[in-house]
Amino acid sequence: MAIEIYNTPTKKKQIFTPLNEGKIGMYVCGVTVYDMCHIGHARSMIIFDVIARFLRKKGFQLTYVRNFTDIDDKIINKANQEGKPFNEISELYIKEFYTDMETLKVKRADKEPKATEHITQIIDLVKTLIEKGLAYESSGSVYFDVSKFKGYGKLSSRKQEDMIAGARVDINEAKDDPLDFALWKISKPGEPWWESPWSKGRPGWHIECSAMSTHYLGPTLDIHGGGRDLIFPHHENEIAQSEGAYGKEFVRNWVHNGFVTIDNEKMSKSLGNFLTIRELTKEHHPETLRLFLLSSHYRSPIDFSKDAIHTARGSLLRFYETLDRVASAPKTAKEPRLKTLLNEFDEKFDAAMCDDFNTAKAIAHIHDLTTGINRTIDANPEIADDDIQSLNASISTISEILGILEEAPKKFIDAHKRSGLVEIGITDKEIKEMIGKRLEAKKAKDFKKADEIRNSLLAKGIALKDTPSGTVWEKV
RNA sequence: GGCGGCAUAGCCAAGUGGUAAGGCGACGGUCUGCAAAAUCGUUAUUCACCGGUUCAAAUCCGGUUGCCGCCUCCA
Repeated sequence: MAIEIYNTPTKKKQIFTPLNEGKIGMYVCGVTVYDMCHIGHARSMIIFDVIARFLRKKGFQLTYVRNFTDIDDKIINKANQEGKPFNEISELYIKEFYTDMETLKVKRADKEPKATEHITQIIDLVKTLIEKGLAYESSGSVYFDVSKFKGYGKLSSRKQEDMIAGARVDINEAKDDPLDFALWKISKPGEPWWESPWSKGRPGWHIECSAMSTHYLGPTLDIHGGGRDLIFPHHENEIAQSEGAYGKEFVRNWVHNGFVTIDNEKMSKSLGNFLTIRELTKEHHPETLRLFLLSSHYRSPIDFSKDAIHTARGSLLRFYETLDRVASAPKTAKEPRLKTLLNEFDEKFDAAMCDDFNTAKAIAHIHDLTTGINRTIDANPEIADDDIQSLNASISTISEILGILEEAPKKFIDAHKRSGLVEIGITDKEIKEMIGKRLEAKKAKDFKKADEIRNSLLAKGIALKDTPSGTVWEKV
């Protein structure tokens, strides 16, 4: 099935065809490493992780490049505040980034270039832009002359006149025009610097992405991604730089993800609702976070709340419980009973992913599959070996693409049960004893006592379930 | 002030021309000592509002209202 992807400048879904058949070059704007990553970063990283996984699964030879901005005003500020060299800050947060990504099961990109390691390419690109008359040097800094690039604004659907009318751009005397942006910044005393033809200085923010993407993927990228907020000015400026320098279409398909809000408010440090990945992964299973973030379409905004995460956890548990039912079903059926269901699922799941990476729809199909399996087992618990194999194949596709359902069902269910027992102030052993006492009461037909025991546990957040194979408990 | 996006049930959320996916919640049935889980059924004659195009509109066009984002660092 053909893959359709929404393209930001055309505002339409279009059939995706890479420049070179079978090969895809994808560049995603990574993070500026000056602080811990938050749930918004998690969303972006997970979405592009899923896109990369899916494209590979579809058989494309993908080269995925995701950069680190490791030199920047914010990094310098932080370094000054803490009295440390800037690279100590950037290195620390790169390390923390990797820790978080590993927890979230976000795979590494093929190339993860850092701006500071590509100063040569950056300087070459700036030189080219000056030679072409698209950039000018002023007081040791170099600026891109926006008026010389006719396509400026095509990504973000803005006209240059409108932007000037906006007049909320800062006034910098070195610039010819407020819309012009820095390619190279002369360094102030005490700031880090690199030698260049213009000054001891450092690259502007936008230039690194143009320089590094071309270095690793060539002048035309099949896919370029990042958060919505990067559309303007960052990506608009990248287009100006790259198309200005190389005269070729820079990006065939722009992909931008929506924001995460918290209880319907934008995340910000001043509001104090800044949720770091580190805090979240302490409390929630990574698959719960992934499922939550993937349960809305990537372009839509998504609101983080206790309720929403609770729902995601419930869904995940439902999936695992069904898988566990299948695993513990007698393998005595002669004929496969899940085949049609699974074939249908495989097709629909693929179709959903091909449709602009519609993970929300894909997850709905997992729910349908779960219902179908439960229904089949309810009617008759026997399962054929063939069914197990087909199901495993479908589940491993889900795992490979979405990065969920990778755990052994029993293990996941048990871990879920045990999580939070400490806070409740009860041990596994104590619960088992209570269950034993209740069983005795039940045998003696003392249902009043049995119910008392069950209710007292429920009050603590432990629910009991009587199953054919005995009583089990779980955390509410 | 400029530009852009969004508005689907109690809540979350798919659906971009062919007659409203999925989840949570709620209610009723099966199962159970009773529950829980699972399952079955019910839960939007209707997609913010007003016009228009069309045989046909949640989907396209125009307008109104509301919310959000970007224009300064930002996933």
